[in-house]
Amino acid sequence: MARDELTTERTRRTTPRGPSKSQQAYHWLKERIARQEFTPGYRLVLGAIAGELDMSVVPVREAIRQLEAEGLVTFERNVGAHVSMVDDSQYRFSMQSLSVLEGAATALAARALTPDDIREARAINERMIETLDDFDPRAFTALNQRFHAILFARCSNPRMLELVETEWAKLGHLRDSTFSFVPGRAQESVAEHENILVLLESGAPLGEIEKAARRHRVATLDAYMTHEHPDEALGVLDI
Amino acid sequence: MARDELTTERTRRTTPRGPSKSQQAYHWLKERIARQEFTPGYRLVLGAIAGELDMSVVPVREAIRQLEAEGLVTFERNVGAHVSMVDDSQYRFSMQSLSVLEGAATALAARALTPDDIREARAINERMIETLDDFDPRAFTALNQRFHAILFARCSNPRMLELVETEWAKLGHLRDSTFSFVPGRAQESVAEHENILVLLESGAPLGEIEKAARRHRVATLDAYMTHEHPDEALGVLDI
DNA sequence: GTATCTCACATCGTATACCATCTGTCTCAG
DNA sequence: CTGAGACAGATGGTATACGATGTGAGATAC
Repeated sequence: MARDELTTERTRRTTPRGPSKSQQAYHWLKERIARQEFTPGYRLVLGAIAGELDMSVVPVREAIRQLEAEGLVTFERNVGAHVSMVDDSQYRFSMQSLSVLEGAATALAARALTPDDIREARAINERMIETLDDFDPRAFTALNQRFHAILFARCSNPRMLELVETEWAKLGHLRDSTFSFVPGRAQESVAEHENILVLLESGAPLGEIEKAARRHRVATLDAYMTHEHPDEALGVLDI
Repeated sequence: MARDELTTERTRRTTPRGPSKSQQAYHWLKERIARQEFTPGYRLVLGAIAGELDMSVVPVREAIRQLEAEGLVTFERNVGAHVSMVDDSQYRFSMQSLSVLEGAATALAARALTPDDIREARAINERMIETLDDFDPRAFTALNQRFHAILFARCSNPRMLELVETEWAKLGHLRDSTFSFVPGRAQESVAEHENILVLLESGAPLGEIEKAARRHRVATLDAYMTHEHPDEALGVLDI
């Protein structure tokens, strides 16, 4: 009997087996960084974070190591961790890489898109056009992301999408602010969207589609960078 | 005087300030995985590794978390860490992504390559041709990597190269065995190398160069995959 | 007033200890 | 013989403790 009780104790799950604390800390930090609550340069103090999350520093350290491996956080020995700073040059390199990856991802999705997908994407693009009067960058950007999400959803290569995701995560808050720099860029962008949709609908050669998608991303980069490096070739490979 | 001695004691670095143990463990593990001493599926037991490296498990855990973030290691709660298995489908997706990234990287290096670079690359390629009689996959692969390293060295986008590196690391031991699958593939490969060199020398459009470089990588994939999915489109985007 | 030194404190780095969880083996009922 | 359950050992997960290191404020000499 005492034996049975013991057994019962043993069988019962004392902890409901959620995610490990390391994982909790990882997601918590990543979310904060993505939300810009922790902006680039922000100092991440292990003890403080551990206290906030009600855990010890060990899991927090592990989480920060993971984020470091992803490039979101910089960890300096005996100094501490900071949210990574993205300087202009890194930004350009990442955007150029993104243009290549997103171009390929779009092309790899092209043949799998259904007419419904196209319709949905076009509807979103039209809502983007509506937001152009009385321009709200936040709403515009949200729609923009939905637009591309629809295209990417059919990408036959999930790894390619992971690479895109990781790269965007690195850029952190800059992701959302891309369009605020050059207002005129928004109009251009919706026009390019429509252009891409037409190519997709018409079963254009994958090369054409890849080219258009790549240029679309690079144009964003150009818009952001205009004031800095006006005449440098910012990344349109001549495909 | 006693004061001076104390000061001296204090100033002297008791630990010579090497890399942290976490970093040591990280590099040690990464090296082992790259060398195939830890093959895919190999179980990484924290305690054992800690003992081997003469440290406690905490730094080892951190190292494994970093490797997990890079995709080299899979970590399952309360079960343990394993060197990631790469199945055929993941392999294909990674190789396709690599073809895209390497194509772009080659194109981004094209205009910066000097005649000396081309000469050196060609010399290496000729040594590859020599190894074809009495074929030694190991030597061939080493030369192959040097060949591409020369081209990539001038790539204007370091981030693109990082992405290439990380992706190769994920494939681990498969990196070296690519050519052993289809013997005839080696001849083809050196011919493609020469083709790429000619394009580079002649200042061909970047699109042509990118296309050639991308096809080169995909051909390797085809060679590896032939027996599995003979007629699927394995990744040559129609650029 | 300025530059340098010193010291205290904040923070990181790691080892140790202990609890939770899994896994394989052994037992026993059917 | 078979399968379900229990137990023990192995292993992962986290907290705590303590040593190592960097940083900045204050003191001191010039």
